[in-house]
Amino acid sequence: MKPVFHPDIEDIAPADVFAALADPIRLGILVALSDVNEVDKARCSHFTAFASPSLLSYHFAKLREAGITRMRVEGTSRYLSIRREELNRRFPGLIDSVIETARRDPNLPRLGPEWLSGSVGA
Amino acid sequence: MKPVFHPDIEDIAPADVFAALADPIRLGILVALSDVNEVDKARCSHFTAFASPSLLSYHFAKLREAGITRMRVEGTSRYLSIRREELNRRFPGLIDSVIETARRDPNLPRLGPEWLSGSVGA
DNA sequence: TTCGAAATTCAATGATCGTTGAATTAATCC
DNA sequence: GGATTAATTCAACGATCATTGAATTTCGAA
Repeated sequence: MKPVFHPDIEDIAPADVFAALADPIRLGILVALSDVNEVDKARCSHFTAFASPSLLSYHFAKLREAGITRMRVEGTSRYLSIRREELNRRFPGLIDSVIETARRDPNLPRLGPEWLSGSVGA
Repeated sequence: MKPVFHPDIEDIAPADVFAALADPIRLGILVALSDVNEVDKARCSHFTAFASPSLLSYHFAKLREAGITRMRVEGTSRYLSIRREELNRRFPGLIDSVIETARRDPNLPRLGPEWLSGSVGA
């Protein structure tokens, strides 16, 4: 109901982005989000394997307040996505090399294979 | 005299790198270092405009312990440089887009024009 | 061998961080 | 209406952070 606050991308400094990326759980979320580019496939509760609900809320807020993710409210659910176009306009090329770097880290939390196969919302 | 400790680049996780980048002073140092690729032009004391000596030491250590910079000891001086080759091997493309992103931030501390013109060690 | 410069170390501070668990809000379904 | 589900908020905790200033180490030069 209450629409979530999203900062103007112009108000984000590089150091803010890097601070938001300085956590394995958040990097795991970012990588998982980059795997579902069909918009609005990723609901918050899909990440329960990563951490407790309250801790997930905390990390979601960090990513959102750093301008990295967008959150769309629909009923009791929230759908997450990466703010790709805006990020690429403000920090050209950065988010892609960040994702590529994180994707290669074997120690990040990951979602199961049903995630990549796209059979989540099915 | 005592050679400074540098972590093996393989022991660095992406989140460690991003944590080290999550500070304007350290980003300013990184950008300045990327401007002098003639090796060993950058001495610690060149950055006194950024912060007090003791705070600089703290930030230099953060960058070094995250595998981003190398420190060569010579007499009472220390020379800093970016570990470009190793970083590019471990995180291909990352450091360049980070530097490019930081370089565009008008709010980072900067060195004077004599820095870019290469007339520092002259 | 003393002096001075370069840089680090140490102790202390207030702020923020990641995490926990319990309480709360909000929308849906019977 | 009441129960359920999705997610957030809040208070608390110990850990780490950025910063300060004073003391210390290390080397080169006079």
